[in-house]
Amino acid sequence: MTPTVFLVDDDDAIRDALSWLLQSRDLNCRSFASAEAFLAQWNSELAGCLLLDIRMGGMSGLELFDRLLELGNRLPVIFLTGHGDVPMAVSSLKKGAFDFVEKPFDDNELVNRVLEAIALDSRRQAAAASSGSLKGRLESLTSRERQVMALILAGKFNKIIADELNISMRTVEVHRAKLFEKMGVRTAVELSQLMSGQPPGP
Amino acid sequence: MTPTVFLVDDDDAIRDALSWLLQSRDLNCRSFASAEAFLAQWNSELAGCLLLDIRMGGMSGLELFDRLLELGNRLPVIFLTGHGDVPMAVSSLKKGAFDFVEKPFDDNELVNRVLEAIALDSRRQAAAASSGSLKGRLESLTSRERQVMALILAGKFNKIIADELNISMRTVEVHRAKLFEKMGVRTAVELSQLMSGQPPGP
DNA sequence: CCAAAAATTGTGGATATCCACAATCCGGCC
DNA sequence: GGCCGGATTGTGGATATCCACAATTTTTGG
Repeated sequence: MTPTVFLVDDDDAIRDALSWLLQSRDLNCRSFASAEAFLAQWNSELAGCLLLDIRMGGMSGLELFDRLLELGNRLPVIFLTGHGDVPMAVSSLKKGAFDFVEKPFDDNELVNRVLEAIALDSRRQAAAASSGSLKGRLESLTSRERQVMALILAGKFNKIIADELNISMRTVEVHRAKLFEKMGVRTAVELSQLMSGQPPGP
Repeated sequence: MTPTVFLVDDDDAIRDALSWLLQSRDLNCRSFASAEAFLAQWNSELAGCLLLDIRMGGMSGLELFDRLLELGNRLPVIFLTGHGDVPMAVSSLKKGAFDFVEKPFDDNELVNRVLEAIALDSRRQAAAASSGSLKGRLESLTSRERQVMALILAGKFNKIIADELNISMRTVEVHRAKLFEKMGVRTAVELSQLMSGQPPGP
């Protein structure tokens, strides 16, 4: 999905100016006049980032943020704020907000932060895709294969694994081969690297 | 070293009250009336956390924070602030500050954050000690051993490694054995786990 | 130049891993 | 009951890893 800047602000003038700015920088932009309007369109597959005004009529920016967290939102959130409130800023950052920008803001500064937020979203997307693929493979393993895998990853020899599980070495070999096939690896080191998220190397 | 709360505030009343509070909770506390006084005592081995007032005569809390970062400070820093300033809070958090507490604060709330900061410092200490030990071992490796290690971690067989390095398989075995000895592992999987920071397993 | 470290290689033998081919048993499902 | 997937095991043979014992060559530092 093409990254989009989702802009939520009940001030028409701000919304129009920001839309214009973002589009002049070749960024996709969709704007919403209320938190409720955005929430009605929200889904977990959105890509890009969210520019969110804190103070609005109806549902506030902070309330929307909390609701999105509950729903499992993954868009980076940049808050637009006109009045400082340190505990709220600290608290939101700790909850995972990406940034705070105070009005009035510098155009270039804002666009840079938006670009950074979009780049972060892309990186998270790629990591999630990779993780999902790994997850599917792990789910395909039988109970016995999982046991054998844990012991392999502990660096144990087949003979030791056989002793610990009270089975023959031949059986360990069978599970091991099946496990490697399902995980798409050829050696125990590849499996270890795969499980720890490291690149396979040269 | 015993964890200590380092308190830096030019307001005598605040400093005395905080000292009393922290000591009533069995926390070691050392207070300083100025940023300069703390800086003169600072060293990189301090353990605990730093409670730092933002606004002070002479060097400000923020200036001290930046200076400490330059010096490689590792103490978690909790800022005490009497007046909100969101961009400054956001910026400091992104630079690695641990938290912000606005005056007047709740005693229990403050102590909890101090305890959390001290616990974080302890965890970081343990991780640094472990990392240093690994670093020393890595530094003991010869150039050839390093090359062989990279190829082992890539999951390659000795025969392939020999081909790539234009040496005999016997030589690969020698380097491999020496490498495992220096790194304190018995198998390639153990080495892989060690290098990726994973626990060795059951 | 000399000593030590690093790199390299070989032989023979042992252990570890891998697998084609084959087979049996058990539990769950239709 | 029959079928299927999972678990288990064996045989024989091949490849991979490990290393004691031994030796030579190259590089580095004093």
